[in-house]
Amino acid sequence: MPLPGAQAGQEIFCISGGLGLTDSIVMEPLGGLKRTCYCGQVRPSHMGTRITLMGWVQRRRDHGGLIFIDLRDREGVVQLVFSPDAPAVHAKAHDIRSEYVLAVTGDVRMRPDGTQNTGLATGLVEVAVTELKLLNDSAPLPFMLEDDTDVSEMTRLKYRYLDLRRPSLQNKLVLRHKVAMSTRNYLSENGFLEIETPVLTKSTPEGARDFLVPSRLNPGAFYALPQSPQIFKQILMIGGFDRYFQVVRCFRDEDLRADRQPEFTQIDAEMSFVEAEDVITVMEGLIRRLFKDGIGLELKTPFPRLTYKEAVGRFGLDNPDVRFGLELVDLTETVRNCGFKVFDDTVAKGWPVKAVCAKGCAEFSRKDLDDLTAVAVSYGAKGLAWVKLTAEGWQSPIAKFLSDDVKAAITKALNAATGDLILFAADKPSVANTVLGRVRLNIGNRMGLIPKHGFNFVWVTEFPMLDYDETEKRYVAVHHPFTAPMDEDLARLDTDPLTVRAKAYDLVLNGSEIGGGSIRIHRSDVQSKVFGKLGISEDEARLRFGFLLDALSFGTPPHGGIAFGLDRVMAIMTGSESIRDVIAFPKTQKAADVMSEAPSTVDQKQLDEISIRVVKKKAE
RNA sequence: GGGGCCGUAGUUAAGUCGGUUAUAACGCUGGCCUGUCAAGCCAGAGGGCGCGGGUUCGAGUCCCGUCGGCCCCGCCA
Repeated sequence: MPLPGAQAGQEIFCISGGLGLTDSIVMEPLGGLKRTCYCGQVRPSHMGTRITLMGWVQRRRDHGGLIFIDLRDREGVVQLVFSPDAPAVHAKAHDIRSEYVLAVTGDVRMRPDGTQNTGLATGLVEVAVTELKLLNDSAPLPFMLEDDTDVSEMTRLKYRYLDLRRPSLQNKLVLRHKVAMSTRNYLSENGFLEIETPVLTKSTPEGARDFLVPSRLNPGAFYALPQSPQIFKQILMIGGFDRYFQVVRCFRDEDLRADRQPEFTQIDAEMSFVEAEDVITVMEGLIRRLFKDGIGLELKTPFPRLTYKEAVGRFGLDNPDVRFGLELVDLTETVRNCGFKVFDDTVAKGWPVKAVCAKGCAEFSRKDLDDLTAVAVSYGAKGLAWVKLTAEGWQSPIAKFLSDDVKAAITKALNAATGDLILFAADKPSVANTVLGRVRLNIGNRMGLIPKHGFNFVWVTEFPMLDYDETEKRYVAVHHPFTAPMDEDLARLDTDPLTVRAKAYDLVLNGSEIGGGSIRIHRSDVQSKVFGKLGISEDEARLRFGFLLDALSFGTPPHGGIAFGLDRVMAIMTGSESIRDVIAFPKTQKAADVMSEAPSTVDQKQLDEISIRVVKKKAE
């Protein structure tokens, strides 16, 4: 069959046990030849020695006389030189093309003065080739394998094996390996045991949609792929293992984002006989170690902390980006009874009026303000009130509704000055905070307030335990149903459940949540009660979590843990826009693998075996 | 479920108000060339515009549908 990328008129056919491409060049077996070092590792210290390299042709520069070939392997690139003085290898080199696979033996020598390449780690030396074996040829490439490629991501994913040869992607995966190794080393040194948990597990009602796996031996019954090993790691604590960890794949059948894939990797850990502080301390050590071993960076610990209330109050979001200011200010009291109907109505409902003061942004154009309004609306705001503080005073659609006293009070509360832009949100707390939080990020990006380099960690603690789901008309767990309430709030679980804080903590890096965990409920009576609050009946609880409730009744130690999203950590550590760049074989937004073309239909025979019938969706 | 952006040679893009034979760069093929490293110079091949309808004398250009990619809301911790 024609290979991908082959062009009409130059079709290349892949014949089993294939012969050479052309008459003049023949593929050869390895024939016992051994590599002596990686291409990227050749240095002046090798001068005068004869080495053997194996790799791919990055580029050929044929001067008719001299031929230069850049040979690449995973460690880097080195320049090979073919001189007409050695006619046999020189002739072979003439027919070499990009991405041919070569084995070469040659002598390392210093490059002549004036021809050194300082942009290359191997740029002081070159290899004068004495023997060349063509191990394989290559069809013409669908795209150029260069780091600064602007090839569409779809093409890159279709030919992922080529994309993976690019040094930038290779380096990211090498770094990912280092971080995974450091995780294992650090946690092992600290008494954690790596224990595997099942991939075929029981579906649970809470949380994300499960990926289901039909059971052939039990027709009509299904396993679920784990959303996380949560229950199993708790069971391991009950089983007496005390400290557990795993670098583990998790599955959630939800829509994708730049930082979300349907299968992703967690660094998952759990400890017994600990409180939140103990988990946080050990995990700060882990993060320190990962950044030290990974990119040689010494992080300062302990990381700063914010309570959930502070985070949302000051930054609008529970994953605050604390790399810049532009904090939210609560103006509820400042505008109480101010006479502006929108504000008065909001305050009357017990909702907040909040604002951010964007320093020096009074120059924003109509379009800038429209963009910000669109951001606000997309997060549920009805609009976005703004004020430009100009030399002439308030320039604003709402200026006429506010007295000079109120204007002065607002300006003072925000510490605003001429040249500033004020943006308001008046809504229920969740909307007001989210909207201003997102507007804040937008302005931060727009104005270049966010430092490009650096890693800014913050723990967010004291999350609320429960949230009320308006569509389902019931309480839902903010973290998960096994999270313990704070001891001093426990009593309010019956009287005022939304005010109960959980022993939960998230680690936020540069405004991204990279990990989260909690101290778990270790008493079956408390767990039963929480299930009750979540609207899970006793029958349902027994059906879905009976084994956990049973286990909790047999001497469960206090325990808690955390899970980090390895993909997100790696994306931020490597400065990648998307976690797809730190995953060897990622999926598209439709959860497809465009290289292997998964998912796919299967034979009727396979369906029959597992008692599955496919129902075509009716066209509406 | 919803909103936005995007599909034109192998790749990345240009293509005006619908109008002759759809441009360019890189890559590819052939030739020349002994110090290049995005090598250089000369010549050449290569697409009918994601797919399917429609409007029109005439459709990359307009309309409808559909498939796919990216970002986001919902969803998800």
